[in-house]
Amino acid sequence: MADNERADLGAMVMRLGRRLVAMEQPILERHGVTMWAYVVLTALRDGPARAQASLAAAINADKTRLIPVLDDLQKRGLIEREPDPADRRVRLLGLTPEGRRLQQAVQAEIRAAEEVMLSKIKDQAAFVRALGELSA
Amino acid sequence: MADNERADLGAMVMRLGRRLVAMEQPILERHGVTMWAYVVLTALRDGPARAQASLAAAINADKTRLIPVLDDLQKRGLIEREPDPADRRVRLLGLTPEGRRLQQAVQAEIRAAEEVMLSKIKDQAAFVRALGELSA
DNA sequence: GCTTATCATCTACATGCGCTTACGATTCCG
DNA sequence: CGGAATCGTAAGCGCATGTAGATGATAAGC
Repeated sequence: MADNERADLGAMVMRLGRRLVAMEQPILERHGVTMWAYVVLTALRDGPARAQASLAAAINADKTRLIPVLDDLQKRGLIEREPDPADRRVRLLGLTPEGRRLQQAVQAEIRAAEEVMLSKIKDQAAFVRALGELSA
Repeated sequence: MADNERADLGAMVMRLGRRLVAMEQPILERHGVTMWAYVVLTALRDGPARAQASLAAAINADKTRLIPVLDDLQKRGLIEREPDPADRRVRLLGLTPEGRRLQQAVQAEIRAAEEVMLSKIKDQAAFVRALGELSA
């Protein structure tokens, strides 16, 4: 297929996205976390505790939709939620050791599955780097 | 960032997907077509006329959701819909010259915007090829 | 000190979509 | 020939999500 005959990037990216979701879903279920929960744990993995509003913006989530996800993670001891002493309107979120462990376990399995998928192509590192640049 | 510190493929692909949709939306609006309409026109661009059920499967759409999209495209003279003489249960869909023209005009603009986006990376052809292989 | 704004939370509405069921017309199969 | 299946279409249910508005607590600004 000539270059001008390839599919739209959008079409290819959407198909790949669906495939990745299908790949991740069993891993997430095995660990008992939803996709949103995993996204939250991953976002909280690095850096210091952060506010709910800041987290919602970072992961492109509606803040009102985040409330029950955070409630559940907190209840399961995976995150902690504390008022910011500097501004008691704000709740600061951080991972507990258990939350960090779970996030790392899930991510390790996702990585392994990604490696299998990526093994279909050559120059995997270049592809991933380019994907990172385009999605930054 | 080391390899084991990169974001999940899923996260990067979802972000790229949102970016591509945001890029395409104004182009589609300018031409007065919805995303689904454009997907249909593109799917019908090549090959002979095809059945509605076959089209729905090809573009990953619910066949009952496709009815109004096809109704509108037909009404606007962009596709034609005719009973298959070999099996009158089936309606065969094809592009009209006008539909083909519109699809090509939209796709040309999308391609141009994609080129701008891709210009951020090196080895663009390799990236697109790899993306094609992973999403096939 | 009072007004405005922000944070988190709750509730509700609207939209899109996956899925299911049902129907009439038509075809297939035993 | 009759029953089962398919196609396209219509209608509806349920879920997910974006969005808006309201609330109490708290903070900022004049």
